[in-house]
Amino acid sequence: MTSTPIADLWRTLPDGADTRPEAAYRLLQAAVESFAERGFHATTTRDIATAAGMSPAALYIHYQSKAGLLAEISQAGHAATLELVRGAAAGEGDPAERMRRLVEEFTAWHARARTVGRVVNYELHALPEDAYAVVAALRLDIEREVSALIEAGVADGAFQVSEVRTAARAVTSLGIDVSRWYTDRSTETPDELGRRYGELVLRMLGARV
Amino acid sequence: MTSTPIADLWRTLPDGADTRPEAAYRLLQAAVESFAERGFHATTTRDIATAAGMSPAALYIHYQSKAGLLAEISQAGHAATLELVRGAAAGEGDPAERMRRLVEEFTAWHARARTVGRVVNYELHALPEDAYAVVAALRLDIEREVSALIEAGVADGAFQVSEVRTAARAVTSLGIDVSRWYTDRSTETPDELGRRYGELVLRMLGARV
DNA sequence: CGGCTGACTAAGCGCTTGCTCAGCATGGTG
DNA sequence: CACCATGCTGAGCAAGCGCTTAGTCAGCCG
Repeated sequence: MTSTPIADLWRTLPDGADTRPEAAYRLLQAAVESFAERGFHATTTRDIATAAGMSPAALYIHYQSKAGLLAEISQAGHAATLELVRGAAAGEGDPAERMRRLVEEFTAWHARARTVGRVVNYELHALPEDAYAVVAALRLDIEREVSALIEAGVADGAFQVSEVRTAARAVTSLGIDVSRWYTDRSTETPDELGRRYGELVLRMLGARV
Repeated sequence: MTSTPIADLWRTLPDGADTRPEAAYRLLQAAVESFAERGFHATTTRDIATAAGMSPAALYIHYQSKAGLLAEISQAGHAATLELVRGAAAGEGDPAERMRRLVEEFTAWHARARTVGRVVNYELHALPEDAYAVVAALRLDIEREVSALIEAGVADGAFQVSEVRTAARAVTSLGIDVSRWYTDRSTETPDELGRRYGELVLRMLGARV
């Protein structure tokens, strides 16, 4: 297991204190691993509980349902991604520099945390309706953040883009799809891949590099 | 339903004559629709059979299993995609022209046939091992075709690319991900999207456009 | 006409699923 | 010591799963 453990996502949440019992972390970690590998519907509560070292019944002490586990993973994953994007978009430098950093970090995250990334991006359809609404709003925010940065680049002449929304789609799309194809056996490190994608995206947006 | 019917994929297969009973087409169409919307594991044989207008038992007269249906969809979808890519890569014009056409068609296909595209790209893990092997070989061929075209463009000075494999990944990645996010409500037509993505990819590859 | 075939259905089998519940061990508190 | 809250387990329930079986029926052939 070389991908980043899911726990890092939760322990650094803005909630503050780390009040979650350790067993709940193990369940989350096991659920992410299994949802990413087999998909939500092919994963059984017995799979998750066994991987977390307990009986199926114990799962229901910490989470109200299998879908509840998915909802928590999905919301935390999206929140972390949005935070990453916001940080890069509001960082220092001109729009081109910020876009480069955004793509580098966005890409590297989707490579490094590809198991979480798969759940976040490809198991949306299994979310209960209320959890889906929360997550959909976060996704919209991410897209808007990228669009705004492209517009800033167009405004100051750094980028040449005819359709901002299409370009924004392409930028996020490239990063998201990394979580689908990136594996342990990939020869590029997440950071290398990020740097190369940063380069490609800047050229795509018409920046002179 | 504005996406292209699955049947078109099969009726134009190189097998020649159209010998498949009409009921088998209805089952394929229903399976694609349901696999794309809910995923393979969340789809029941009752879903498929009902949508095709028959009882669950009738499914097993035409296909040996639910996974057999998936295998046929996946193999035909991959074969069609490879054919599309080969056609564009071996077409007329210099490497840049051919790459533009390849991206235009690849992208438009993933928008237009997004239901098939979702099954083809996101349900691989549910394939039986032998069917997976066939499909994995087709995917490798697609990637190789794109890489070869990029290399040709680099050789004749049209493209400036430091890592051909990474660039090829990015090109196919952009197209594949279209099947994830494109919907009926998208404002761009598949052809428009294809043209815009063709533009973006040429710039990404360092072509002067 | 009788006999046969191929597409189909009603019923249901054996099994797995998500989830529940009664009960048990542990450790802190009075 | 008794008491209870907490975290967990073994057993198992109701529902739903993929798939099978026995049998129906329309249409074709001699």
